[in-house]
Amino acid sequence: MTAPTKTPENAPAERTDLHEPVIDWFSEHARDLPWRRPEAGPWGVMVSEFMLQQTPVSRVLPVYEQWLARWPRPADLAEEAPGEAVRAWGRLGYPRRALRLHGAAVAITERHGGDVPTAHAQLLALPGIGEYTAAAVASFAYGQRHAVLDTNVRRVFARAVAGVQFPPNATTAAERKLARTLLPEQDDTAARWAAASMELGALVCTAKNEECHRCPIAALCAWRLAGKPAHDGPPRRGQTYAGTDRQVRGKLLAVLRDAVAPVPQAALDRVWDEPVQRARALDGLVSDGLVEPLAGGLYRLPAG
DNA sequence: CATGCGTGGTG
DNA sequence: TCACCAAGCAT
Repeated sequence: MTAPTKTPENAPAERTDLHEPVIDWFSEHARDLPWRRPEAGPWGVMVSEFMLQQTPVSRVLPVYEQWLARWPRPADLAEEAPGEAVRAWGRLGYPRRALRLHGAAVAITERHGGDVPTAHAQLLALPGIGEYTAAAVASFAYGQRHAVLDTNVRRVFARAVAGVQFPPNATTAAERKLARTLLPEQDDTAARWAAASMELGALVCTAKNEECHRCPIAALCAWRLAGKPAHDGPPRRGQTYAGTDRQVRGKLLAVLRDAVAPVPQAALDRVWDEPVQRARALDGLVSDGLVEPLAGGLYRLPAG
């Protein structure tokens, strides 16, 4: 019996007490989501992670089902025009994700024989996959041991361990270190822990209206024990939308998504009356590769 | 490291 | 009503 090594900033023993209650809670309360079913496979997990970046589960569900039915393997998506991915993305938002998912499917087909890679570094090298998504796919699809630090997990850790209401705006080195410290030793337990702590943040330890009475670690939660002090420090950056280029881009792209044939400039001009901003938004879509300009002032979703 | 990037539900 | 929120990434 060798006790785990401890450094001064390392975990007190009770931190590992979080694992069992959270994992047991997860076993009881986990949502039955399609990408958690065995038949989803690594590709299903990866598609879901792209769609879930900044988008709620309820809106992802129907698009996910259609996507997997149409493109059951990466190679199926890879041989499509990228514009078809953008069209199928529908109104999920942040349509550059659709382009990146298509690009990732192409890269998987070319570099990995059509199979979603298992190595974190190879996942990270794919377009649209950052630190979080690489860890999530490696953990959820392949059962590997990674710190999976999304906004839910960060909030759970901020409250339960750090004793504050919200995590910092940007992920800090201290958060990463804490997440690694809290990771169970066994691969399968670590993967279970990652999913469980995320689900706890999504269902119980939510940003607003948290439900501590349903929380399996309420008795250990540093934030609750401290009397749930309000967030101090600068307010978290709010998203502005009305009147921004993002809104204009959304309107322009909606026209192109719904069009079967190339669309004349005049049809796009109708979605926004301010010409300078409208032109800037359209230029941005073109430079992002979301829109393809054709001769004669026609526009369409990218063909290739 | 701060910004830009969609969309729709909700209190 | 409208600000806030929802499994981030790239630059």
